[in-house]
Amino acid sequence: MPELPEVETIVRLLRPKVVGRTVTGVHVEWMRTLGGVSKRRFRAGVVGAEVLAIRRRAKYLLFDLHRGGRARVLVGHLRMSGRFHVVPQHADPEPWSRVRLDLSDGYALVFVDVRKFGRLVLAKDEGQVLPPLGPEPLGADFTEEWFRQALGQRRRMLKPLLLDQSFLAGLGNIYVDEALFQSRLHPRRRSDRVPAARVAVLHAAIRATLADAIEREGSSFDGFYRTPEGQPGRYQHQFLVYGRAGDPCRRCGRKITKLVVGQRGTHVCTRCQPVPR
DNA sequence: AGCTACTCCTGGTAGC
DNA sequence: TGCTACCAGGAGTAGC
Repeated sequence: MPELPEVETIVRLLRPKVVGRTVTGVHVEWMRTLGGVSKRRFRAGVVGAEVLAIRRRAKYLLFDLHRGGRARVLVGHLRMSGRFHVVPQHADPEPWSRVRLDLSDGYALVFVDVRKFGRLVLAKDEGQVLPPLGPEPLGADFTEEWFRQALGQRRRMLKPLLLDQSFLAGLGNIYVDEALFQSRLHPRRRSDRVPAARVAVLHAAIRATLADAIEREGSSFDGFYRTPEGQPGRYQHQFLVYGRAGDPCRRCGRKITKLVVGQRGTHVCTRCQPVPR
């Protein structure tokens, strides 16, 4: 599923195809994708606007728009199955297309989303749309010291806490499982019971995992995530635990176990990540 | 505060 | 073979 590395990859690859173009028309095929904004308001805010920049915050894509001295932002979230494609306007329609923006260079930016959970919301500024978000794990705010204190102030299981976007923004199911395995921490371990030395390992593992995954353009394994080029990512070949239930642990050889933690499918090596208490 | 359950969706697949 | 039932999951929300 698209997490921080996938969204970052998409943003980087969209920029040269979209920034500097003007939106010449819109087609909305699934209203709920607009997140409560009416088709009329969406069209009025977007058509004629130039895309000045594309940014990422957590798992959100932010398209900065500008028209007639007025700034707007399109806030996109891919959720489970969203994708952005850039295709010639007269190409065959994309299957599962939900919203299409025609661009001034003859191409179209298409928001494709099989499961319809994704959103593309128009707002005056992103503060109106974005929920409270924790620090960026690859940013300067995410220091080891902040992390140690923040974990100590909570008494939650590590996995649900790391998935909580208001605590730390950008991790999802895959990269949490990978980072916890690398740190030899069980996902059910209580956040305030992780020794400082192990917090340092987890902090480094989170950053290294995300950076490595960005370098490999994210993870693809079920046909959902593709880059705007239509290419799969390559980080799935690096998975140590995710999706490897029944396969041998690459560290110790024991079979990887799948369990449910906080309603999420979770992959662990029970020897490398001993169950707490 | 933190947990669980439910909702939104559909394609893929396990099971019969 | 063909059908049905269930599952995956990010995040918002409600209830305990």
